[in-house]
Amino acid sequence: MPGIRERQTSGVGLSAASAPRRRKRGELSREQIIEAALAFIDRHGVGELSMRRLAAELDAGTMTIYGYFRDKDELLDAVVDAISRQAPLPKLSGTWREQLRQLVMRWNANLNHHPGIVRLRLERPILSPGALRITENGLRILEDAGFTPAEAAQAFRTIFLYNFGSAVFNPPDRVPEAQQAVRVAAAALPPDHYPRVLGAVDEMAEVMDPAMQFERGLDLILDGLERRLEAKRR
Amino acid sequence: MPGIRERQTSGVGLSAASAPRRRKRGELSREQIIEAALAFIDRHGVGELSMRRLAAELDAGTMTIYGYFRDKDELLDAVVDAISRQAPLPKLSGTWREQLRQLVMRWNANLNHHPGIVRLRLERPILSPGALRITENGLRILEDAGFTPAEAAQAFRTIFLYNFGSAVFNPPDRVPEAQQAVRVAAAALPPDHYPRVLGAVDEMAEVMDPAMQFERGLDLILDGLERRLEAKRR
DNA sequence: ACCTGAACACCGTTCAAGT
DNA sequence: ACCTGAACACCGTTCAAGT
Repeated sequence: MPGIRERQTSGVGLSAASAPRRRKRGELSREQIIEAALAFIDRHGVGELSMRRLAAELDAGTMTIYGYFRDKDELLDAVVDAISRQAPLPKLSGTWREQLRQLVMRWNANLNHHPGIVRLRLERPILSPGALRITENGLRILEDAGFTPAEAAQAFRTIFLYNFGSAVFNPPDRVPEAQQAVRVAAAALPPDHYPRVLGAVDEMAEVMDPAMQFERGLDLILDGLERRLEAKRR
Repeated sequence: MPGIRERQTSGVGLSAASAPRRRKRGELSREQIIEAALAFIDRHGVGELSMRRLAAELDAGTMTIYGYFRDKDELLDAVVDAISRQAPLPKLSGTWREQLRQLVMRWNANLNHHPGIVRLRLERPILSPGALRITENGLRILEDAGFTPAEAAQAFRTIFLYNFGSAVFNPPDRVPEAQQAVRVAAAALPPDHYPRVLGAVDEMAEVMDPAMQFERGLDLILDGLERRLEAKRR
């Protein structure tokens, strides 16, 4: 396991107050801890975060964090919520299709801005007010376009799952490795039984790059919605 | 952390040979270890699996496993590959749409048959021969329908991401909890700013159930493909 | 009140030794 | 050869004590 070998010698201490050696009281807050956790994750990756290391980063005793969060899960929930809240809603304009496209593209870019963080919250549904702002706008666009609330909820959930699936399985870093893995896997295949895979190795590799894939897949889903609207009108 | 409190007292020992106390040599194999890991995961959940516990289950010393797998990652890779290999390919019949539908529905059912296991393999792409059998068939159906190899690869990747997104974020157990979480989150929302969410709480809750959601979302993507084929013909 | 060291019950993995 | 106990460097969290 490679990574940080900087023993908790010095203690980095964010942009916090100038506490002399050991902080006294009220020096910390949930916000400060969340901010430190986000900074740590962006710097070292999500797998390296531990309560002990985070506390050391804050120049505090490990158990101090437990005064602000019940356990590590609660802390991670708060971190993910903070990210959703950070996402600015784009100004939406144009047809329903253009508006939905803008909303989802921005959402996806925001998820990819913190690689790996979405893997923290696979277990429980993501339903913080910050995340639901995006849902609210998605439902509005779809209902205004002519879909019923039930159809809108179903379509938005499909887009949600595609979006989060992309963020989880298509991390924006390490694209070359993923593309190389496709070529290696193809080369190891018994040639007779995989003609289409072997005939489309380059295309499969290209599509491992989220910059190439996400928008095009979204357009496919939007085409499906378009078709349904046309069927409604007819 | 709740879970298994059965100290490594007795050691269960699969359908293995009748080694007396301590096994001598060649008694174990990669296959036996994978089988034991799968059985353990299905029984206790994926979060409870540790090298120490798995070894105890096999009535072996912890380090014995390291004679067969370089580390835990390599073991988990092998477990996920074993599942892909288990998935029987359905006999495909009907139109391209019906065939693709059958293929993907079976694939999704297979993923959901081992809840949580797909979370083990988020990091590296899933490209074992077992998994690529499904890709091969998907590409064949799409190309026979009239799509180019590039279009087929792109469409199949979209379906892949939707499918794995569903398996990761929509686990088939604990549906009632997820639906309850939707209602709780909605109830906590400031009412003025979330009119569409609050007007569609039941619809949003329903769509948290993969049995309701997956097939309908797949149909939406298939509608998108249908629309593109029509545009090609025109 | 607010903070924290020591301790408990775990991890994965290296190493050197057992048979 | 094949297996494994002891040890190392970690975890999250409980508890009882420090100021």
